[in-house]
Amino acid sequence: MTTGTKDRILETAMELFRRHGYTGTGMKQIVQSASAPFGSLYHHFPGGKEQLGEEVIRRSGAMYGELFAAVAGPIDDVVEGIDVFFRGAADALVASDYEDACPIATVALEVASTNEPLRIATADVFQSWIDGVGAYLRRGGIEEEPARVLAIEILTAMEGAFVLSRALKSPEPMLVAGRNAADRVRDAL
Amino acid sequence: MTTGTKDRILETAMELFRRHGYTGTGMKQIVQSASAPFGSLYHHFPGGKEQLGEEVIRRSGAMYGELFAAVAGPIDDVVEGIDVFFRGAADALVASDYEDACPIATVALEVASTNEPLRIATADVFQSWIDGVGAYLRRGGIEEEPARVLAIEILTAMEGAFVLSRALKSPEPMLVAGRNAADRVRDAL
DNA sequence: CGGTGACTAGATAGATCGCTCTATTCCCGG
DNA sequence: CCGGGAATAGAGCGATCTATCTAGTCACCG
Repeated sequence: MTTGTKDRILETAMELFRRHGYTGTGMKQIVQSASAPFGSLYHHFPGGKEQLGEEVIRRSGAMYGELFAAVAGPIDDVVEGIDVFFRGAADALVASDYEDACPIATVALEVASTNEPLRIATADVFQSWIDGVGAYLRRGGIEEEPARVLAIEILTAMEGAFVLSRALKSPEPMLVAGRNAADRVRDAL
Repeated sequence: MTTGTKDRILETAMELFRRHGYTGTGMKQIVQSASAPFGSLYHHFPGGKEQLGEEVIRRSGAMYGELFAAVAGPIDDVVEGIDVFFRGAADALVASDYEDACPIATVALEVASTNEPLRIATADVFQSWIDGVGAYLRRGGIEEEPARVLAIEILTAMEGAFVLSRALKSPEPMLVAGRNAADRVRDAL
């Protein structure tokens, strides 16, 4: 039961990758921030930075998926559920000075054309999010195919809002995207 | 004379930054791809990588802004103009195997929390795009404030679609985002 | 008690990073 | 022709990158 160090490395790497990106984060920087010995890094991740990156991507994806389920899930009105989730994202952006954004977007763009295993990991995560949001929308009474397409619209709007809100240091894009998304869900009902 | 070395360096850097990001692109890699001598790089860009990055961001922003004006501008029906622009982006993605995407999105996310001068450059570019798209929408008869908000929605949808389409290697997010954007413009008329 | 594998610990290799330096070539007005 | 600034050319600096290596520590089991 000595998974403490590995978990601490993963948590720290998640945070650093989200803020500084994949190529912008060094292995030494990770172990230093995690207060972990360098040797432990390659003991737990013999596949090196790429293995660490892949585990971070998949773990971040699972966590954010669960966050959506926890926030929107209990809200039966799907329009309100989507609206609340976007508002929460906007609040988190402001509260963290625009660092607390999508955990994999930066990495996804960095590796899309340079590292196929990591690109596939990000694709799997996005697909799982599409499935999760789509399932939530079906619970609200939307048919399967419209729900799938609408889920893509919603995630697309949120990812783009992270880009603009972080660059502009303004919550407006996220709030505008949320209104757009909620309207689209309402129209689909 | 002809195409100067400085221009060639800028063009090459634009391409490499777009595909591999800011931290993922080396100075040696740039001069090698540009077939330029290393010394010329620091002659033309005494401010180093940061100055080069800022010039690339602003130049890319201007070029993409002009591209929008060239593609959508001649189309008087703003709904069709927006639709055509998204379809063009989807075609470009497929034709380039998902490399020909937003020229500054990757860099914008990378530097948002790490390099304030570059973050400001990306913010200026996004603001200029909001202004450009907003002006186009006003030409279609939409009032100033709704046009501004709608422009944010459109750009947000497009940026998010670049993220998902590149990761999933599918044009669907871009096509779905385009339909969403066109619908929103139609509703605003 | 001795052994065994998991884990910690960090020095270090080899490559690459951004950048500086000097030397050379080119262009052009005087 | 020549003088001189602009531009080209690339060797090389210190720092840092990812990854490997050996050595030491620890818990647990026969």
